[in-house]
Parts: sequence; C-alpha cells; structure tokens
Amino acid sequence: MMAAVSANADAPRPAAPPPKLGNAARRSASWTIAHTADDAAERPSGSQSIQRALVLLNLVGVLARDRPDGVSLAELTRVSGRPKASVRRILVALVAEGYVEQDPDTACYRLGLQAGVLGELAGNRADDLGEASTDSLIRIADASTETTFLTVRHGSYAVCTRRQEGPGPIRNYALAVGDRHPLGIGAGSLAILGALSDDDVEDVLASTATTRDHYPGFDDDTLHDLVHRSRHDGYALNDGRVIAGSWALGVAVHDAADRPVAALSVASIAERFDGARRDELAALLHAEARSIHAALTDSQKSRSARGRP
Amino acid sequence: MMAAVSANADAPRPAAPPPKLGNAARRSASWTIAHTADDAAERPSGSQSIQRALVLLNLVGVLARDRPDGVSLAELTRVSGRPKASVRRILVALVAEGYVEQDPDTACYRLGLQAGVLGELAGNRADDLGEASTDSLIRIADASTETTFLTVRHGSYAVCTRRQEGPGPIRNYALAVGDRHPLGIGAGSLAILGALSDDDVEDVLASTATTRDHYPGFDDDTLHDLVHRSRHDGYALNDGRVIAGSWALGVAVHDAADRPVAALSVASIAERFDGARRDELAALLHAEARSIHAALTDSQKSRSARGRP
DNA sequence: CGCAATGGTCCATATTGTGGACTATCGATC
DNA sequence: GATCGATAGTCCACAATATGGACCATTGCG
Repeated sequence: MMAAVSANADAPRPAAPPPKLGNAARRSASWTIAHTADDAAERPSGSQSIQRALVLLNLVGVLARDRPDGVSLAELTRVSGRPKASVRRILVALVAEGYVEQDPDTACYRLGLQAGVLGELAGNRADDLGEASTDSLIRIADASTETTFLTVRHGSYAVCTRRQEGPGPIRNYALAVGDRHPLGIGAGSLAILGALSDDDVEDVLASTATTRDHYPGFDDDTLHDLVHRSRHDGYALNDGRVIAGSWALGVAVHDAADRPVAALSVASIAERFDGARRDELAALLHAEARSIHAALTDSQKSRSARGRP
Repeated sequence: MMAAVSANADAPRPAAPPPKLGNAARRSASWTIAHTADDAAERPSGSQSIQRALVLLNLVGVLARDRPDGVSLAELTRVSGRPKASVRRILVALVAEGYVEQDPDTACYRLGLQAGVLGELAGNRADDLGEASTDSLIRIADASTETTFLTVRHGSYAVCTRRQEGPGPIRNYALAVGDRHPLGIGAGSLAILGALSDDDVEDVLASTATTRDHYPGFDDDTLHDLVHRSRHDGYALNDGRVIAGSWALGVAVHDAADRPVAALSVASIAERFDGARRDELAALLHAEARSIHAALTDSQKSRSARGRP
C-alpha cells in the first residue's frame, strides 16, 4: 500500500549543489509561484527550516488522510528522509502552533485545529478556479461515471485539489486531494505539461529531474514522447504508467490569460478506455474546460472593471 | 477598522525572558496541545523560525480574509512587529511552498494553493466537533436571529472556528473565523474559562498575562470577577467589553470526557440582551450544547468499540 | 530474555536565520 | 521636476539558532 505518495524526499542531501544546470526557469513570466521543494539544491535562500516544516506539514496531511488515528513519528521520518530528531523537533513546533495535533494515546500525529482554520480562511479567498470548476467536475463525474479530478499547476508540479466520485462501480484511489507530482506524471499533470511552450517544457523537465528519480519510467525522453502524443491526440492519456492498471485521461484548463493553469481528468481501469470512449471522454472534458475558461475570463473582466471604476 | 485582530505581537523581544513566572501550566492532564505563541518567552525549544513562520501564515490568512487583493508587506511587518527583512524572508519561504501567494501586480500577499489543500485534508479528518456542531449552529442562528459562533479551546486560547449568520438585520463583525484571543476574552471564550477548574483558571491567567497587555480592561481581577459571574449565571456575558456596543452570550460545550473544549455563542447589540432575552438565549444555547455533548459521547463510544473488536 | 521496533531526549557543532542599514520605485505635494 | 514619505526588495557580518548523531526508555514479538 501507500502507492506513490508524493515522494517528497528532499534533494540529495549529502553532496553539494552542483552549480551547473542552467538556472533558467522563471524566465517565462508565468507566475510568482516558485518551483517547489525539490529545487532546494539550487536555492540556499536562507530559510530551510521553514521549508522543511511546511513540507512536513503537508506530509502529515497527506499520510494521515485516510487514517483517523494519524501517522507515527517513525513513518514520517522514513518518508521524509530526515533524521528522527529533526522531524520530531519540527512536529513539536507544528503541534505548539496547532497545525498538527498528537493523539495522547497512540502518540501519532494528524492535522490540527489551525489547519482547518487555514482552510476556512483560504476558502473565503476569491478562488475563481475552484468556484468555476465545481459544477464541471460534478457534470463530468455523472456523465462519465468515473472518478474525476481537478489538478492545479504549481510551478513545475501539479497538485490534485479536488476529486469527485462518479456513480460507477469502479473507484480509483491512485490520486487523492493533496497529492503532488511533477508535471507530466499522471493524466491531468501531463495535459498541463503538454499545453506549455517547448521552452517551458524544457525548464520543467530540468526542474523536476531529481524528483523524477522516484518515478521509474519517466525519464526525459519518455516525457517528450508523451507530450508529443498528447498534443497530437488533443488529450493526455495515462495508460497505467504510474500504477499498473490505473488509466486516466486529462485535458488542460486555461485561465483568462490563456495560460494552462489546471487540468480536468477522469480515471478508471484500462478496459474502460478503448478508442471510441477516449474520444467521447475527451470531448466531454474539452467542453467543460472551455466552460471553465469562459467563467474565468468573465470573472477576470468584472474584477478589473471593479478595480478601476 | 481592524479592531482587535488577535494581536500576535511576539513576546517582548528586546529584553531577556524574566525567568520568574512559575512555569506551572500543563499540570492538568487536559491535552497535548501546547500553550500557543506568546508563551514563547519561556520556551527556548529550538525552533523559533518555524514558530514565527506559522504565526505569520495565520496572520496572512486573518488579515487577508476580507481583502481579495491581499495584505501588503508593510502591514504585515507592522502588525507582526518583526523587522521587515525577517517578515519578507519568511514570506518568500511560504510563497515557495505555495501556502501563500503574491499578487504579481500589487505585490500583496494572500493565502495560496497549499492553504486550501491543507484545509481539504483537515476536513477529511474525523472532526467530531465540527460535524456535531453544524446543525446546532444553524438552529441557534435561526431561532435567535443573531450571528452565532463556535469557539474552540486551544491551550490557553480560544479560536473561532465557525460562524453562522442569523436571519436578523444586525450583523456582528467583532469575531470572525480564525480570530484567536486569550481564554476569558469574548463570550464563548469566557464560557470556556468559567467551565475550567480553579487551578486551570489560574494557569491560564498566568499563561496569557503578557498577551492580555494588548486587551485593556482584562486584568486578572476583572477576569476572576467575570468567571465568578459566569458560573453564577450559568452563561458567559460579554457586555461590550471588547468592542463597545458589541455584546454576546456564550455557554461551554463539553466533550465525551466532560472537558470544556468549545463554546457556542451569539452576538449582537446591547439592546438585544435584556434580562428576559438572556435567559431565553441561555436556555437555547444550553440545549444545543447538551446535544453536541451527546453526539460527541456517542461517536466516542462507537470509535472505541471499533477500535477493539 | 534478548531483539527490534517504537517515541523521546541531549548537546557540541557550525549552519542557519537574523535584522540593521542600504537601495530602488512609485506617487503625492510643493 | 525636485523633495518627501511611503512602498518593496536586497545585502551581509554576526551569533543565535537549528541540526542530527548518539543515547535512553518502553513496548511487543518470538
């Protein structure tokens, strides 16, 4: 179990940061979002304890997701790849601030009060994308009878931010809210990657190179092929490459400025992705992606109108 | 504006931590939750950068709550009371991890993608209290026509975790989700304090002494009086002591082990709290508090039953 | 009764975060 | 258009801070 949980083992710690690897990236005026976590090697920007704490916080959330009792310290140390003492020190700090709580009996950790509060506060924020996509997700799940996902781009990575079960008999647990993978790994993630410019694709691949060591079968060449195929087909297909037998199909969602910021995808078993059905699903997803794009464009307009009265 | 936003100015930075102030606290076997933030003085526990980052993260959330454009760096430095360079360094780290995002145009900060994800993940966690209280909050808001709050105890502090608008014409903005105040300040908060043992009350007061410097009119004597009165009345009344004209009435909610872990409260203007109505509201709140207590007791039972089959 | 897990603690070390001082821009106001 | 007072962002010498290996205490298993 515990399939491919966003394997956030920090960059290769022992050795030094090889100063090669052109620090391109950020060239594209895409966003102010930095390129998460594992670029750590090339970022001595003076706050690694915080960085580690935040990664660990996320880890606690993801690992404890389906475990009401929480995660053990041992497991957290194993998965995070940091020395136990460090992990514990950080956990103590997180507990002190209420972002994590520790079960007094089992000594296991899970997300705490403040995590929920933060979510409430984040919910209030004008989340156009989340807003605009809710209905689409439900419609897709109903129409396709498959589990449906919203995946959002974050730097060189993709985060699953929403998940809608379909009415069908097949449940897919390969992807859950909070999971983060390098762009290109997974259907939605690949759809986003394919929608980027060639330059951006190169930057992303360079950025995620070390992380992708944890994903066998996703070397640069393979990803180039996948991108190529996705562009040709008009949709991204994950044919069981991450988890055997778990297939998925995704298309990118573009924001008001026409940048691919997210993706819609549906997942199921291989048998449910024969040729005809693929086209059907792709059409469905494309329609909803366009609808979301339109909604984002509208809210963008009304926003700037309100901004300068 | 920006009335009493949980004034989280860190402990007195310049001078040294006066090693007096008996480090009692934690004696009561209440919870593993530490006594947040401002006890910092007496906790050199080796992770202050993380502590500061988390406090700042919360600050961003609270300050940006009603401001879609976000908070400026200047404001954050002012409110947090830390040097600008530090605040910025932390913000950069938070942005890098996606917990905060920065508007490229205005350079202002607001909660980011990961904050929402964390909320989703926290939502999945068995939040018995939140679960059990939802209906109660709605019922109270409807019946009383006032704005209704759920306040949760966290160490020596109380955090507002939920808020339900009533159908009435009066809107109360004195308290919002995410606000944190020392126990005893505010109706719900005072209700919790009053439900504690005398020993615990003393510990809490000692713990929050420095924080309460920011809350004029809440010295130890006053709080002792308020606790006394609350116990006598059977409900806690905030008669406009925090914000003039803003009154509220609260009662404590006890968990399965009969510890006061939260409070229900309703807020409005002074005129709507005459003698008769107070009793009415108190009865209403008490009924719902008992109902929540019962629900918590039940889910506790079924949990332990499931635990040992 | 070891053995191999677990959670938790200590403390010398130097890496890490710190924050005062500096610069760069922007938009009023004179 | 020069001056002032905001703002965001950058730099870097210094030491306080986080680090993590080694250690101890319990627990559960064979």
